[in-house]
Amino acid sequence: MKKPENETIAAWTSLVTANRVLLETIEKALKEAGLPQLDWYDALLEIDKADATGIRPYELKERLLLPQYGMSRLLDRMAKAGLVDRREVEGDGRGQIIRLTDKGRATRLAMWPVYAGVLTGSVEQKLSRDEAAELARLLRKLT
Amino acid sequence: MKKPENETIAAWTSLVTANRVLLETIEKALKEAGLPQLDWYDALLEIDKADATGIRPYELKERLLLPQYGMSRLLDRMAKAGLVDRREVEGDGRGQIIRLTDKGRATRLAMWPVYAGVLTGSVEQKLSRDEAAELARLLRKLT
DNA sequence: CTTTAGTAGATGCAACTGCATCTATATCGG
DNA sequence: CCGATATAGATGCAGTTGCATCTACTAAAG
Repeated sequence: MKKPENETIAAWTSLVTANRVLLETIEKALKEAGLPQLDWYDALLEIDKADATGIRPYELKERLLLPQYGMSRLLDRMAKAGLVDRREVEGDGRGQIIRLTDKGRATRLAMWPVYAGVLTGSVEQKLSRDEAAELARLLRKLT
Repeated sequence: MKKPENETIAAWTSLVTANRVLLETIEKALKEAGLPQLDWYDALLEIDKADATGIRPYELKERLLLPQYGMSRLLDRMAKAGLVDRREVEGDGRGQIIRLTDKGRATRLAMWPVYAGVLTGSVEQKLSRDEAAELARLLRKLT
């Protein structure tokens, strides 16, 4: 393996730092508002998007980049909190279909303004629209 | 709080995804090489940088963006693994000074090629040097 | 000097994660 | 149809994190 360029290292370390700082800010805001953590939001959103048909945990875990056991347990907790509904799927006795409950939908809606507020405050104060677009473009090239 | 622009959301989601994917790749490579996780590397590096004088845990936690209890326990583990050395500091009976052991230095050196290899492979294959520099610049504006 | 407030670091407890493995059902090759 | 293999999801265990609190020492104010 060859030595990375300085630009590479700078990009990586600033990526890690930016991620941590923003994440922490968002989590803090959600917690102060008495709302669940960010990973719940992501899950609620994905489930909501698929709500006509419901969604299977194995699809969800791919979209959320979670390991299988992580998804399984996240759904446990969300179900216990009454935000999602697990039901059997006909045609595959192993699987289940996840749907939002009304409470799940309401929770997602309550989380959004908090989440969005932090994003607006943290990103739009610091980057122009074009810069944000360029940032997104470069980051997507990485993945 | 106003609604975020699409560019903002795109920047944020791609940031999260890029971070997760790269992190996972690095962790996997380190694990396969039988080496400690990335947060140990960061700590080893910071301690090494300060090795003329040693460094105090409270300084370290700020540089690494770790909570106080997280730092305390990370040092516990690293000390138990024989990578760092905690000694009393004269002039402040509450504190301690952290230094690398030889094994700590050696471990950091062993981790670097693995870490660097992933970075090179993941970043330099995908972004030009200028793009990486631009990415770093934009990310730093965020923080 | 003594009280009070502040700072450095540790720790008990509950929740969460990673790893390996397990169960149950599905599918595929003969 | 039968056995082998693959897929969906759950779970026991050990290690890690977050939160709140605690101890010990230091600094500051009367």
